[in-house]
This record gives sequence, C-alpha cells and structure tokens, in this order.
Amino acid sequence: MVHLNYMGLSFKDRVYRTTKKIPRGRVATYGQIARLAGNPHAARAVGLFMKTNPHAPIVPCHRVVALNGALTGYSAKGGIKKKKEMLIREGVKFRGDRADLKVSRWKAR
DNA sequence: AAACTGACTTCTC
DNA sequence: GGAGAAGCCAGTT
Repeated sequence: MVHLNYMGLSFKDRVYRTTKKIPRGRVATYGQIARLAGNPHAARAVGLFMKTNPHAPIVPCHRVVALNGALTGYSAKGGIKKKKEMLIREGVKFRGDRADLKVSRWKAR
C-alpha cells in the first residue's frame, strides 16, 4: 500500500487544503497540487475538484493554472478572462494569456 | 450501474 | 526536443 491518508483526509480534501494555502499573488499548477497531495498523476482529478468544488469561496481555485501558465478553465462567471484579471489584480504577472510562472509560481514545500 | 469525459501531467520513444 | 500513450479521481450521462 499506499501510504496512509494524511490526517484521515481523502485525496480530495488534501487537494482543497493545499489549494487553500496558496498565498495571494501566487499561482500553483494542477500537477503541483496533485503532487503535494500525494498523487503526481492526479492533476486531472484536481481540475475536476476545482470544477465541482464545494468550497468555492474557501478554495481560491482561480489561483490554479496549467503547467504552462495557461488558464484552462474557470467555472465561476466571467470565465477565463475574469480569472486572469483577478490574478493580475493580486499581483500575478502575465505574459500574454499565460501566467508568468517564473515569477508567480507558488513555491511550497 | 457501467462507461464516458474532463479545469492535466508525466513518462517513454 | 517533439509526439504519443498512460495514469489519476470523480462527476455526468
């Protein structure tokens, strides 16, 4: 087996918890979150969690972007566009339509 | 209830 | 280094 569930939390909860820790003005990638949560290949699942996220205001899902910095989705209204504006407003640097991960990538560990 | 689909990433050739 | 396949979890159909 697999390693035990962290604090009895399901993978899903770990993802949410990790996402919540993303500081303002920073962005994280799906894969990064998945990795921190324990499943390096569950990036897709992470995206799904955001999509159906039951903690909309609690989990800053707008701070989650694709590996290349592209904003691949946003369920709330305004869509990608709005998400981008929000991030910019938080201080995240953008390079065209993609977040500048070089500068704004959340470095957790 | 089973199969498909999706806000993705990593590994291999 | 570009292209293809595999892998992950849960919501929808």
